[in-house]
Amino acid sequence: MVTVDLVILTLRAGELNALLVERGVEPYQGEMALPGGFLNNGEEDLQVAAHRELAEEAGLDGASLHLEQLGVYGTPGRDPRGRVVSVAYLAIAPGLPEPAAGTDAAGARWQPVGAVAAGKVRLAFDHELILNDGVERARAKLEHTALATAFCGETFTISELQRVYEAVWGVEIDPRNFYRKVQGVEGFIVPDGHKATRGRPARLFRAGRSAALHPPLVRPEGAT
Amino acid sequence: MVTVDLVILTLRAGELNALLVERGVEPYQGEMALPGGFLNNGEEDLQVAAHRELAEEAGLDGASLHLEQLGVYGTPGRDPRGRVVSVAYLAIAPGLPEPAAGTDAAGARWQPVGAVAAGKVRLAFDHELILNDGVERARAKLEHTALATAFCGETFTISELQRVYEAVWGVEIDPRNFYRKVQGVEGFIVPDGHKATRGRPARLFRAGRSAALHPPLVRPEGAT
DNA sequence: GCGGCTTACTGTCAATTGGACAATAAGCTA
DNA sequence: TAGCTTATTGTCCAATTGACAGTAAGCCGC
Repeated sequence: MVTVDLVILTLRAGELNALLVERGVEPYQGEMALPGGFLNNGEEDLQVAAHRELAEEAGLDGASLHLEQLGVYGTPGRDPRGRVVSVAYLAIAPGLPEPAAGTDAAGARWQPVGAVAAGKVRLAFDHELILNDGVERARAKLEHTALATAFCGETFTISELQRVYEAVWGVEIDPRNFYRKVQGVEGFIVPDGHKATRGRPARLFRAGRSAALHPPLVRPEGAT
Repeated sequence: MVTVDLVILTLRAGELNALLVERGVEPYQGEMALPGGFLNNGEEDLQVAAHRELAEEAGLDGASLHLEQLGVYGTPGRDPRGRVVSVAYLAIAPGLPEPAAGTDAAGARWQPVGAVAAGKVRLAFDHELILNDGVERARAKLEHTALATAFCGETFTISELQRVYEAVWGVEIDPRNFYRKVQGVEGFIVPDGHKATRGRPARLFRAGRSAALHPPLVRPEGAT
């Protein structure tokens, strides 16, 4: 018995959010949980299954967003139905305004991860643990990979990128130093036009060629 | 069908080595593979299973060494016997002189990972991929965690610690700068006596309280 | 069309860090 | 006691970082 569960993170109103669904069946009926489900019988690749759940349960097109394996959770007793091993995936989505409604995925809601961490929202199974692991993974990877760009659209301004770091790390960053540092990292972002906003128009960028950041953007010591 | 496979790394003669076993049964009989095996039927915790395999197949006492989950490998066709999902674990052992013989684990041999990467040693299943993932994980974690101390014994000198970094990263490091930097990281290592060697006696250290390194020891750009 | 508002971007400076390298220390051995 | 070996402490300069000031470029309201 193998399931695939998804930690899907995005930025909404400057806050880090995760996609949660309300369970329609027992066990834990009516409670919030990570989207996910059982492997299709037989020969389904894990990554493919994660993409399928992403589409079915979250209504998201997996092809365009970041998806990586997070880990396996197999503690006996974690699922009252018996021995269930869950493979967790971490997905990063650009800030979509729609509350992920529509298709199959009614009952899917973005929730601030801060509310879950503070105990305001309880999750079924060991999904709280999995969600925390996913958030911590994202925090760590922001330091030395270009993961932050996955939170943004195709193009983005440096301010938008900065808001990603601030939301995920839970810190404030000086915009001027951030600007300098980000542009100093070879292959992180490349210019791509301009954009009108309130105030002076901002330069637009796309994700560059490098997946790894040299030098890394080191997280301040007290970060969440 | 769930198996647990182990990437066990250690330092031998200044080189990064992995523990490999010769398979005694089909498939891939006679070829080298990572130590591992099927989950005990029913209710065995994954981490417990990893410890069990560590003792059975490698003759190593799991309690004392670093063990962390590496990932899941579930591509259809990776095992000719059918659908087998493998949970990989990464273990780090201090440099043991014994070639891991003795008990159950005959046919277990330390092999330089460089020989595997160079194609001189071929591995069964997708174990070459898993081994590479394990080595890359170790390389990354050396930067911002105290993982390097897991390669050393209870106490160690700074030179020994340096040799860990050099072997895993495949670079040369200036001893004087390394000395300074390592001691500047709060809680990384704490003094613990002295040790006579050839040349001037070295100070001994133990692993400190911190698991995370602030500031990190950044890997040079061209590292392996 | 001109202040004032907002956001974007460019500079500057002192303090810290980092890499290259020289010098000294402390044991052992012959 | 000289010489070898490894450990540890310093020094110097270049590069980086963090704190902060100043300028630029749109839009809005009048």
